[in-house]
Amino acid sequence: MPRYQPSRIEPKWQAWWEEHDTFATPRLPTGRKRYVLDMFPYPSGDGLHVGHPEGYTATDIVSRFERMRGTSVMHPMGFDAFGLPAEEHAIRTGTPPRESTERNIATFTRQLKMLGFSYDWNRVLATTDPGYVRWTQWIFLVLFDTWFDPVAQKGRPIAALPIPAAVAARGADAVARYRDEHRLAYQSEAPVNWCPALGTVLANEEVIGGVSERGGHPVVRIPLRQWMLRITAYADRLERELEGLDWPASIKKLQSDWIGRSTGAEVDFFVPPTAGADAAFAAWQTARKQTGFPTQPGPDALRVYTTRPDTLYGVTFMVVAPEHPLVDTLTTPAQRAEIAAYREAAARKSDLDRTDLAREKTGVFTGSHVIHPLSGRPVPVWVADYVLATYGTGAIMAVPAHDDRDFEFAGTFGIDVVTVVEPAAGPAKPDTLFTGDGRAVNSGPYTGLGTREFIARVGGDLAAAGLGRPAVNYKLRDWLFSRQRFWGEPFPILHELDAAGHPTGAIRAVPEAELPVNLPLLTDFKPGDTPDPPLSRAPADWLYVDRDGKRYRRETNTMPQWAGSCWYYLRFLDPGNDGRFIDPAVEQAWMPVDLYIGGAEHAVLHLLYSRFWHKVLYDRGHVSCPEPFGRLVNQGMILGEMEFTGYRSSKGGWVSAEKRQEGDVAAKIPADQVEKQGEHFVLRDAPQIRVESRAYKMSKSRGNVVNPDQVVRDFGADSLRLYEMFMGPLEATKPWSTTGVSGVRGFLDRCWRLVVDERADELTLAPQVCADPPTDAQLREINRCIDKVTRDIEALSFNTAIARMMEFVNFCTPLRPAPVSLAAWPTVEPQWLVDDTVEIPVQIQGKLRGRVVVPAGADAAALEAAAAADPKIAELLAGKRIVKVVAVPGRLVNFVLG
RNA sequence: GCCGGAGUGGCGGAAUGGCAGACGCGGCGGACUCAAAAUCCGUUGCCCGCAAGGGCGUGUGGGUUCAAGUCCCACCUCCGGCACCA
Repeated sequence: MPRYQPSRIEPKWQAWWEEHDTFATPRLPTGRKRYVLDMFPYPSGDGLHVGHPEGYTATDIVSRFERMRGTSVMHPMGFDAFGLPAEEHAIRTGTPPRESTERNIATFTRQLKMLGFSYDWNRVLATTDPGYVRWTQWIFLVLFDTWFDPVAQKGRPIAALPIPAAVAARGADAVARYRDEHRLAYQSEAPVNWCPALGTVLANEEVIGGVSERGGHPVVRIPLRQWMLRITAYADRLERELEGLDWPASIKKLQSDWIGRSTGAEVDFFVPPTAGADAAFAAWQTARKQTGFPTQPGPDALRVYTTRPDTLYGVTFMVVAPEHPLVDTLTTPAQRAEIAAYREAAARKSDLDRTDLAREKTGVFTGSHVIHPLSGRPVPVWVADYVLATYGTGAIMAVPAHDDRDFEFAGTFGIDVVTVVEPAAGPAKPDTLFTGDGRAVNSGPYTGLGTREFIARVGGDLAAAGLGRPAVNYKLRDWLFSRQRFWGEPFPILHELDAAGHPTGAIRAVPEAELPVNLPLLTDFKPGDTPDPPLSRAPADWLYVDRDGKRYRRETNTMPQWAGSCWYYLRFLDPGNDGRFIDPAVEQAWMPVDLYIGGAEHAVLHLLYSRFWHKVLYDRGHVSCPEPFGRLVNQGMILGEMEFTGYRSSKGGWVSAEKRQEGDVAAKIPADQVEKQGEHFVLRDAPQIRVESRAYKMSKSRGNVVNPDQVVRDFGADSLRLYEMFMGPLEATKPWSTTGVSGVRGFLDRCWRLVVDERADELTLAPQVCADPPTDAQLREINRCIDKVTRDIEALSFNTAIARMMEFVNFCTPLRPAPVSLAAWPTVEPQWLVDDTVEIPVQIQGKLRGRVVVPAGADAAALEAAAAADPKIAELLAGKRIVKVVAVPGRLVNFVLG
């Protein structure tokens, strides 16, 4: 075995590790622990992508490094195996999703083992395992059994929910309904995108311009009973507790923006009767002063939310969302037809269309006015879809002078613009937009106040008058948790049926002992004519159950893919436990995750959902820490190889890239036919023609996907791993380069030849390997290398650690190598980190003019003297006036001349 | 539009405010070889110069500093994300 042959070495050791269970982790750590976790993959049919091993190699290095230093390391791997692609494959081919999923998991497992990661494979799990689904369903039941106590700011058992006397008086059914309304898992009618032609419900992203992305069929929004999770109850904690996490600042900000906390006020505008408005308004004001601000507005009030109550005197119209419950009341007979048409059109649009594409503001006047609570003046009410029914109160007071959306709307429909805030710089021009803070004008008793002062003052006044109150709102919505799909976790919920087989509205949880509720065997995965989920076509013996003399139908929605990934990091710690989802002693010993590495695409959803579930489990006493992931790192994307693209016109000639037009054809150009000219690359044979140079995201359609199996075949797994770590910083986006892989392969070859005689037929040590004691220079080199590599691994700076090892091998090549040990991480002997002498650069006027060698500990005065004594420096300084000398020990000397 | 991140040789990249370009790829020259591959050695930011040497240089323009890739201000380009949240 003369040469370095990874195809022989790697499988041998992988088999040895497997046989000896080398990376098995004990149930409980001994001494210092580290939980080092990868974001587990979705096992797609395409197998592993080169992007996967990037993060996995980083965590593997950290895991092995920590083990070598005696740390107890938890480093598991598993599969996020529910999901749409398997189901779509099933619809196309008739193969049951479980079958294709298992095949894909087998491929992923083979590839992961081929790459030599040090996972404890005894802990492997898939979210689709019945033994895992059982506990996902169990956690759902914890959510179902929990309500959020706003006073304690925590989740508590539903049995502890105080029942108002009025509800209790109406009997057991009313109490049950009251509880159901307060659970963290609750049902609600939510609009979905239903595409009759495709026979399926679509996600917002799958609907473009009112038609389906696939096929271009019409999509309608219909209300459907959905399961929701009350994540909004935790919005405040999810935002506040981000602070203590060691996460990239950008990810924290992304989550914080997603949660989108905003503070302001709710204000009621009076909805007057058709006759006698003035008297009714006066009576309303008097009544409000006594009753205060009601929790829910009655039909006599239009409630709005605003962050700028200081602009109340600038209100010139109101806008309510098309779905607002007061629309019918407010619409006058003359406007009825127009409003109805507008609402119908709005219903046809998806959320995405209403926000994304509808740039031009649209709306319809209802014909009615409401009464301004402070000025008593009538204000016209419009319906427009730029106001969202799902945020705030679904209605706004529009202040065109100080809000750009309202300004745009007022411009479109010719509504007055009334300035009530002036910038500090002085009076603004009339009919202009100013959204900053300033000084109030035209605002009755508040005129002259600064924005912040105004907001504080009017908030108190409104509350005292029963016309408003301070309010907090979040962009975060409750989590729509059900899918009309087959390949997901069934809900452990039963719906009570009456004698005629219709749901009574009563629901009950499947008892814990009966979990898991497994998916029924279906043969037909095709969608039907109605938005009923596939499970509604399950055999009757699955679908219907009898309990306590009553008949029930199972819930037929399934959970979304996010469910399984919300808690897998907990199950890894105790994967075989049949009695509980995790043993508390094990949880306390290993949690939280110390290092979590994965793609930034999960910045918001997965990481927010997991934190939410974890906090609920924490509140209910099932886990011991409030946050699951201590340190988070996002690995960057790996792009395809750099490409040069030229353009040809339809007539066939080349077109310079900056002049290209639609219809010109792109052509890939080999690297040896281009050269750099100034800022750009040009064709070598036609330098006036610019070409584009760029690396693209890997994609099948582009044909630039790199297959890890092929790379391992050509270069070996260690070369692949080493290359991915050497490419650049872990967190950076970087292009693939096959010659780069062969470069690190060359490094491994060189390492091999350092110790192995490549000319021998059998494996023998190279002749230069001997037992002579190392020289001081060698000790200095090896200690410095160890020191730098240790510090770089701790900082996840793998590219520089590898560069330092390459330097070490370059140093060693003519010499004998230092012994290599796999047993323990080598320690640094500090005496070898310092030199006897150092070379110090000497500058004159900040420009490098020479170098002097001085003793390592030389102080500033000695440095200056040595520099001045240098013949070349002395010559340059001769006859000059030295104004100042900067001498930094160990760094440099700089002479500043007059 | 808003919010992030990044702009350094032909390419990927390195550099606690202190010698810009470590390390690798690619290129060029050489050794070995009949030859090639592999390997090894040297060289490689740009410009001027026979050389010694000098000048320029981290997206652009300004600033702070003895000293700026690094700090501050303004701008340009690319990448990613969000997008009427009142």
